[in-house]
Amino acid sequence: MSPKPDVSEKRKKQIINAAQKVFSELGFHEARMSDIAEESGLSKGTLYLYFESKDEIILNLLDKLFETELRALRKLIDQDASAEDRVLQYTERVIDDMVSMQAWMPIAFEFISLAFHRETVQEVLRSYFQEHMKTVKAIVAQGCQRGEFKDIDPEEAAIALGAVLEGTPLLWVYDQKTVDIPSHIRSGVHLILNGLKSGTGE
Amino acid sequence: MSPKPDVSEKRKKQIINAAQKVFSELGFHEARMSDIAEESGLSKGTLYLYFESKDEIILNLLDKLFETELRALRKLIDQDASAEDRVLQYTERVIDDMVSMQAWMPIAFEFISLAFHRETVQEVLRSYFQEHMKTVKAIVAQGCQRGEFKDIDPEEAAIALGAVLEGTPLLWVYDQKTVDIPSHIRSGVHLILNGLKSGTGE
DNA sequence: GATATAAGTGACTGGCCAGTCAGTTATATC
DNA sequence: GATATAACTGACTGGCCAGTCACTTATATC
Repeated sequence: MSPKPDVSEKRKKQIINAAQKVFSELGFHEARMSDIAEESGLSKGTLYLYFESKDEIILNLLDKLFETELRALRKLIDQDASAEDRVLQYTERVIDDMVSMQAWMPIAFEFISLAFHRETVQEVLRSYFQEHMKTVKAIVAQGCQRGEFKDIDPEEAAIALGAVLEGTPLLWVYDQKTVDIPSHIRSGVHLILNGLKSGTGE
Repeated sequence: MSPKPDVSEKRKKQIINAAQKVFSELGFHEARMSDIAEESGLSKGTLYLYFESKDEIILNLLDKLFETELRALRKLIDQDASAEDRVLQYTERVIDDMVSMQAWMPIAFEFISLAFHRETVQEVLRSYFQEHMKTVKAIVAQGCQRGEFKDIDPEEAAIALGAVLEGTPLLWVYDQKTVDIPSHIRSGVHLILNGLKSGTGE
């Protein structure tokens, strides 16, 4: 029976969106609460009505970032395409994510370096990684069973694929002119898939 | 004819070493100049006799970090082993570096996220990347010429290898229990090498 | 239009810390 | 041991900013 409609969900989104923009432009430390306030069209005091601290905003952003990414990847296991095709589909999903989140890149890497110093952040990254691993391992294991791939530890293959998927954007940070995330992820994954198909298991 | 011997080189090293330890424990923002002073056994004022600012210390550290790594990698091109062997040798060098610099990991990733916001840092990363690329591209190109590898763009192959070499430590940050940097780099590189040798170009 | 209360505000404060500098100590040279 | 000067010190300051709170505004309900 409150005399006003609840706007808290709306405000939270509003603040997180502003924070996303400000953080990716300035980084976490350079970004000021007043910047987020301005960007969101609210006052600094109002930010504190919806979030306890700057840290809480960061953590919320992290959740949102990985939640979006994981949701997109969760619908892949039970198709009955070949293992190779499914790896390629998975790859395209990841590429799509990365392209649409190019603006998030600075934030993503900032989180990674935060992970060394904050248990909570470490946790989020680990569960993200493990969900990836679970998916890819399952696909590779199936490929091995069906004789599509040579007999290799699926975990090793999944880590190699993960390294290409995550390592290519990292190289892009090193040199944005030379590295093109989509095409270089594709060629890297192709090489690994070739490696998985050919020869004998060492 | 100075009445005292010049200790500035010694002091600079002393300070950089202390900074390395402090930064990797606390990260750049949490680390205080007073922490570095204490760790180095000098006073805060003395730090400013040898470095203009905290930033200058960070930049010096960055230089030292990549300089060490690059020096180890510069002696590889003119051997006449097979391209595959040379890639494997190169891989082992990188692994050695990474193992001996495990403690630097947090700093390395902190630099990477700094790169988005500081031109100078970006520069250092780019030249590091390009030196890597030059070496690996040359090896791959030679392998292609000799018919050891299938005909593929050496740049693509070099980026794929770089992605595995840099991406594996990144996954290690995500989940230090699951990922073992040396063995997973090795298996990733093997997969790519297999991919390079087998089949036809696509 | 009176009341109640949710929503919002922004000047202010308390703590922190990079960087300074007036003063101290150490030692080479005579 | 007197002098000169390089090396060093650490209490202090000025600026910055996360977070606060006394106050204002908006609006639902009667």
